Amino acid sequence: LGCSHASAARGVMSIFALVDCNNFYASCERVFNPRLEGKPIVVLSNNDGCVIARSNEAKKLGIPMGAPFFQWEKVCKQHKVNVFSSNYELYGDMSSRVMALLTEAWPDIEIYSIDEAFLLLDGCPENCVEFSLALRQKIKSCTGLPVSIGIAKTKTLAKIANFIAKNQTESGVFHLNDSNISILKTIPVEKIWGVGRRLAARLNDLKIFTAEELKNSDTKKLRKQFSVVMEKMIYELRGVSCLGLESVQPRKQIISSRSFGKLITSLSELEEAISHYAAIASEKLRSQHSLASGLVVFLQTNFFRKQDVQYQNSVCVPFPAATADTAYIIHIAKKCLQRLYRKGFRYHKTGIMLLNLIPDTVKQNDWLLPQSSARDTLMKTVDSINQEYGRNTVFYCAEGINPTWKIKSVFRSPRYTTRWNEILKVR
DNA sequence: TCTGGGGTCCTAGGACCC
DNA sequence: TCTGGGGTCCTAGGACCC
Repeated sequence: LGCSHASAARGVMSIFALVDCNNFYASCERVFNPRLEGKPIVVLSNNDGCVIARSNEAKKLGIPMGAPFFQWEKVCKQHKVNVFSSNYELYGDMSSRVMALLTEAWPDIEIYSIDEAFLLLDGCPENCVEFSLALRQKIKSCTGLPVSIGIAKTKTLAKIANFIAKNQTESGVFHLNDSNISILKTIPVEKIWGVGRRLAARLNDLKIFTAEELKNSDTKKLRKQFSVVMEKMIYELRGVSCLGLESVQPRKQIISSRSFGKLITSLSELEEAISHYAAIASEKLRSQHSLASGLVVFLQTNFFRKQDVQYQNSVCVPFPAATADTAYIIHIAKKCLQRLYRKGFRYHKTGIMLLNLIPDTVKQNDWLLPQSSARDTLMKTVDSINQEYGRNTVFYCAEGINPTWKIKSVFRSPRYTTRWNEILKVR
């Protein structure tokens, strides 16, 4: 199962706490505008498209997460809901403040998302409930943000404990332990961390409806029917920790994309957009000290508009050498876009994905001309790729490339990031 | 008319190699 | 008529998360 983190390996019980900010984006807006206390708030996605955060008051109005805003605009007006466009800089800043307080209070921490962190409370000298109550108080007084804290033996249970803390307690802290574990009866499977719509439906088909029922299911049988992920989940529900704290790793891919506020038909506007996204992506790349080995650019029409002719396509290009050079990345991204562009469509979204990121310690001059007889084959391969995809975008080829592979495989393969020095410059 | 953006992990099955 | 076997690598696609 790979339950290899220290406590599990030693067979020692762990205590996890999940700290989660309540209605994070909505709460951030409220911090800077206290007159919103007790009033309904929603925060909208890019272009004010969807509802991505709701205060409790807004939830009570029945506004669902992810709902298209235009469908709820009337209801919002009617109930004087305070509507905000998203302000990610603000939320990011508030997040860092919360995480700094948490780290200061307890260094054994995994920052799981913008508004959540796991603490591994093993060895906490205090009673962990009291510790959590004090922590919650401190975060509230220092940042103004309300948080809930769930405590349990595993991460999965801590998630459930957090759900209970948020919805069923006054204190905002809940310790799920042996004495109250029967509460799992009241938790439907779709509330479990890792169970989405599809898995929930399949579990229900097997007459498994609650967390308790899943916990009592046969691990071997369900592993066969689902996967190892499901098996771990069951053990986690039983209090056997299979998921430890994870340290911060650099991203394995970086995406920058946006849907446009209006439909776009001209190539020049698209180029402008992709240049911008490419710049954002390469900045992110440099900030984590990585180089990208290649990129994907994609382009699509609005698939909600059934009346429009649809088109979506993407193109992958490996770089001759891993790079974080903004100008170069923009240049390639534009070339890709030109290749994707077809006249006559109304475009809705474009974006760029940087792939197979490697640490920027790799020497970029480690390029060799092939010495072997494979050189001719390589040249032919590259020529055929260039012919197919356009001479300006693909100049290089890696050792071992099979000419029958699609170009995507050339750099999506982790092999070419771990064996980077073997990549050969052929032109 | 208007419908977000950014991530990760797992598996089946094909391709390939010896 | 008979047509190896074991292993690795790789991809597409599915599923999930916030």
